[in-house]
Amino acid sequence: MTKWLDNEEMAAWRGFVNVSSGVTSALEAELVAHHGITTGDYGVLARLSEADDSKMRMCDLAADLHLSPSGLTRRLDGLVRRNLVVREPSAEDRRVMLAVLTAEGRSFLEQIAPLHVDGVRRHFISHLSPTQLRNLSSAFRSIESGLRSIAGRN
Amino acid sequence: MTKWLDNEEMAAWRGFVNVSSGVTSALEAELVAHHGITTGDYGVLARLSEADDSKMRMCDLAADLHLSPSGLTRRLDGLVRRNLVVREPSAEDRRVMLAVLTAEGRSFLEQIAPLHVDGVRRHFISHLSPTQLRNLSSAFRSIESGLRSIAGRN
DNA sequence: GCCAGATGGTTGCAATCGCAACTATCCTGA
DNA sequence: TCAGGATAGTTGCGATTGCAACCATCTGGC
Repeated sequence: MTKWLDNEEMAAWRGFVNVSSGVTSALEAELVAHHGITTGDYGVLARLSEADDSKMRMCDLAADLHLSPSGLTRRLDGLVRRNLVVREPSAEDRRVMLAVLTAEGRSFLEQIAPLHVDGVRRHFISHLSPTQLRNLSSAFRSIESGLRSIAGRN
Repeated sequence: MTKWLDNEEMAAWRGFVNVSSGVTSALEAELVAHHGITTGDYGVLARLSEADDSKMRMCDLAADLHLSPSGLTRRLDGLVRRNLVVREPSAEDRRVMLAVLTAEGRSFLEQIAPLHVDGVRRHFISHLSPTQLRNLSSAFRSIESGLRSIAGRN
């Protein structure tokens, strides 16, 4: 019934698993060592910096970052303590809290983003030819749409 | 100095990040829902099943699974409680504890492995053409060797 | 033979995360 | 208008994990 994985498939899968954890933890370690920020915190700042007015609703932010509501609440607590983000009640919906990137948060992000991009390039992009890059993108798109169709969320 | 990512590179990187967490959590959810075991525990059983005599030193097991010593200690506690694994002092080195797959552990693994393989195929392999599969394997090998050369461990 | 340093494993502690429960607010239908 | 359900965010709790400290054991140099 269930076909086992052949050697090629197994190599791709094992490689994927190893690369996933390896690249992630390498970037994490560099970011923490050089700038004292986790990739989780970095992700919040980066996402906010791309949003209109540098602000987002908590729930949208949580969905984008694949984080649970409680997880985001506490992650934001840390960023607020460091004055990189502030909370702001929404004028339109009083249930909603907006996470807003501060000027300090933006300048901090602009300072560390090059290091992160450099890490992505060094650990990931630089190992791929332009053709492989295109192939990867399309393969990932296909996998992503498969994930979305099976499980509605997350 | 640092080149920013162009659209193609950004698409590949974002796809990689999303697929990493998406595929991992989809497999995790299926494994937990259907058989009440985490991918972490599954990894221990799978690795032990491939070892000589179904036993491995704790430190080797931890290195293979990218787990800290303390993490493995506690993970093993859980598996021991479920009689899937037993601890056995090494005769050669009295510092060493061997993790040994029990008969019950082996039969449990053989029962759930097909589901896991099926999940890998469904969420990952099935979206890739044979050519893409080969490309991926070689790209991953390159990335892995890059990781190893930069950071000696983990 | 013996001491210093390396290695293997466990435990205390703190950080992180998700789920469930809870409150507050919004929205829909009658 | 207003009741019931949906949605947003926070908090309590338990589970997982890594780091540092610790103890036991091994190994190499003398």
